[in-house]
Amino acid sequence: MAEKSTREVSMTASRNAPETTPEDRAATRPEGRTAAAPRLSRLSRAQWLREQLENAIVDGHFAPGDRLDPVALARDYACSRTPIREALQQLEASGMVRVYPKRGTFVTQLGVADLIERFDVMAELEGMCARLAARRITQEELAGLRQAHESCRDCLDGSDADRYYHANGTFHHLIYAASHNAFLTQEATRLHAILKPYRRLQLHVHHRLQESFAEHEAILEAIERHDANAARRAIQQHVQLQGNRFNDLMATMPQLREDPLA
Amino acid sequence: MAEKSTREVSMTASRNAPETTPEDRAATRPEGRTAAAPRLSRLSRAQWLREQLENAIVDGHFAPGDRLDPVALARDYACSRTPIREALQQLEASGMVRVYPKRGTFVTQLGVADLIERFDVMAELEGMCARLAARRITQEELAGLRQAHESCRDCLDGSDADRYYHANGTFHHLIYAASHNAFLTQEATRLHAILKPYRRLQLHVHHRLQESFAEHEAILEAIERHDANAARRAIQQHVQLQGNRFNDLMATMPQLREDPLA
DNA sequence: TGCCCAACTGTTGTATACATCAGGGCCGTG
DNA sequence: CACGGCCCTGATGTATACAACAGTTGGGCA
Repeated sequence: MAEKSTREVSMTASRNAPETTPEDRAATRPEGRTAAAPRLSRLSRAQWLREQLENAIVDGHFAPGDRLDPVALARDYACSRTPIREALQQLEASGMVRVYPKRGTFVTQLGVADLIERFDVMAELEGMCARLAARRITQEELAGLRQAHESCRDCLDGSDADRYYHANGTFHHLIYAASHNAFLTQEATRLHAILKPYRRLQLHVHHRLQESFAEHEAILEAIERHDANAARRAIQQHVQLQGNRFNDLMATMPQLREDPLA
Repeated sequence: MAEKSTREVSMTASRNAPETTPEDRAATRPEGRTAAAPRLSRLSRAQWLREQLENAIVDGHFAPGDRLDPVALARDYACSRTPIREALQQLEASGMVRVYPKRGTFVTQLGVADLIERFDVMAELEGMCARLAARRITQEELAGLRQAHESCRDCLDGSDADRYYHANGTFHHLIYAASHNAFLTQEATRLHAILKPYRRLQLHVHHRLQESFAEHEAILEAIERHDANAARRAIQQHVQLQGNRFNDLMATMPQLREDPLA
């Protein structure tokens, strides 16, 4: 009954300091034709919580299938259930969690079929990013991408999977940004975040880091040559390989089952 | 004070009194997630409201830029602000509305640059849908697609733009579904919905219906031949044309201004 | 007369109280 | 002894009350 799959979630004391006042950009548009034109945006508690919870999920503090108890979270974040609930609603719309009415909110647990679907879409989106990036990347962005690539190499030497994982995320995100399509960047980032908990599992597969790095090199090279087709194909293959490898991994780990509540 | 740009949203007359028992659950579920039917999930009031509001936005009852007043909506739907707020939070995560803290919630208003970005992504996603559909579509699905195509032809004769618009949506959605990738279908549907209010504007462009229909024919033909590449290229061109045409339209309507917040 | 500051007002954000429902245990019965 | 229904418990969903804040407006001062 009290299985790990529905373990309680508390992460006490890891969160505090609600004093962060993240004021955003001031008005980039001094007059918007109406006095009611929205100007600056301080994000509310609920939105701040959404970011926190999203990071907690992506970083593995909550595993797929975990229940997110609103009262425990309210206790941990020293607020009431209301903003917690709103944050969870938003996360559900992003696909990070799943709300089962009257039964609770759970971190999205994807089955093999779900993951294949998402990796396919991820490959297509990243392919688009790479294609556009090959055409539109600036010198500064290219330099940053090279630097991120070198960071990956550094982590490679020590076989530090976690650090490599982080540098890898930076590398990919820089490609998204280099597409110069903000919406595409946003969507790719969101999907990347959803898949992150699952990608983590395949980190420790033998020699995977080296292979990944080699694939990165091919991608970077194609982008440097501004070869849109090659860049697209290279990154699509890269992502699809991740998906396939994960699929293999799942086949050997039957305890990772499908969504039990579905 | 009460300026046109932030016109109040009450739709009191258009909204019928929802005293219809909220228990009339999934009866009218157009195209929710198809994830293995997770139980008799009678959706909560907030989720029901999300669907209602989403439809209202997509169908043009709320125009981009309109403010969604929680108290008015609560009055119209005979509930408190809480579920309204949760529904709006979800819609924000979907990109349908924009919440400006302490300022109010507004239907997302996209500028020209935003629209170009989204049409580009839409073209890529639909291209993927068509590519997969060409390979995976079943006979039943193909028959349905042909039927939807013929429905488009019918609307064409009478130059009934609104009905054509609806049939067009069905046609595209069937292609999404024929990809047999539920996640891709979901994402494409979501983006399609976001763009719908803008697509509507170009409906009455002269001869656009005929052109659109001809493009549909090329797409259908390619899918019938199971020619994945041709299908992909045809639908990408189709979507990109919509984007370009919309872009042209916007250039002649300067009063459609950008979204004030990046 | 014009500008600046301060209280006001209406809205949004959060907390709390209440209603409703799913799940489980207990009891009665076949 | 097994099965099925009822009540109880605990959680979630909703309503309402309260607090904080953006924009406004009126008054005071230069």
